[in-house]
Amino acid sequence: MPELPEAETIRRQLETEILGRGITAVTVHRRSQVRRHADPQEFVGLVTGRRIGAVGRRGKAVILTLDGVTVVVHLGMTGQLVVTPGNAPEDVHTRITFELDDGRQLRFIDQRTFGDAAAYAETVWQRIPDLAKYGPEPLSPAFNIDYLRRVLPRRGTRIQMALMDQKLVAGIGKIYADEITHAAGLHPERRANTLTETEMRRLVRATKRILRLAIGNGGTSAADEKYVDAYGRYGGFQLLLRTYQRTGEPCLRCGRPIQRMPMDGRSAHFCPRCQR
DNA sequence: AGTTGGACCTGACTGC
DNA sequence: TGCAGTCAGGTCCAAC
Repeated sequence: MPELPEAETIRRQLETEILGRGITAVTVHRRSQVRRHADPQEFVGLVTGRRIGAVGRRGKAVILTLDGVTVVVHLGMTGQLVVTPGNAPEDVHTRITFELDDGRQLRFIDQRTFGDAAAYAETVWQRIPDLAKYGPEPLSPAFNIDYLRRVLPRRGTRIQMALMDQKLVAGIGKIYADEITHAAGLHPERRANTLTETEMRRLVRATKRILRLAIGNGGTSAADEKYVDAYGRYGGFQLLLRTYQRTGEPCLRCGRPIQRMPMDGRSAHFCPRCQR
């Protein structure tokens, strides 16, 4: 499932591959995936004929800045953004096709259809409702201990849930919430407002370290959710996971079996010894 | 304002 | 072999 490291990997690759290219035609194969537009043709009209001036990212969203228009792509659970030759066989889950002026295509593929794309006649991110609601980027200086000192006391929720709250910090989902709490030595059920100064510091450091490491390894392609990058290739961070989907396997720090616990209809993986 | 739980969606897997 | 049930999780929305 694409989270910040997967979105960032895709962003970097798209920047290399399609920056400066013109979009000559757009086809929406499934209207529900441009659901912020009442009519899919509005999306098509806003995007067609424009040039890709920048490829950005905010949280888990990949952002194409065109001349005068911003395209925000949420990958959801199974979303992919893949650059292909124009004549490459089409995946049955292809939802939107962008034809480029060099004959290639940018394809938005999404098996489970939780993802979506939206186009706005606006290039200032702060004015785009989709993006304005996000908390700070975890890898930016704004995500620091002073920030946590300010926001965590108001949060009685579990730290695992707080990490996944996009309004608190942008870009973290299940995989990295599991990995970050383990790296920080924090039990996933710890209430956010009970963290000590030392623990907040550990959390900031663990967050940045894990996300950087995951980006460096091209993101995570888990056993069931096969994330692929803009070239259709798997990531490599699944080989370095320490808790996520490792139930019963030994903690790589202390050897105790990793446990899985239900949490808000989902599950959290953690080491009962290393995480308090 | 913060928190919780349900709904959405599809394919793989499990158990009878 | 067939099929119903369960699980996976990002995001939105309603309700408290």
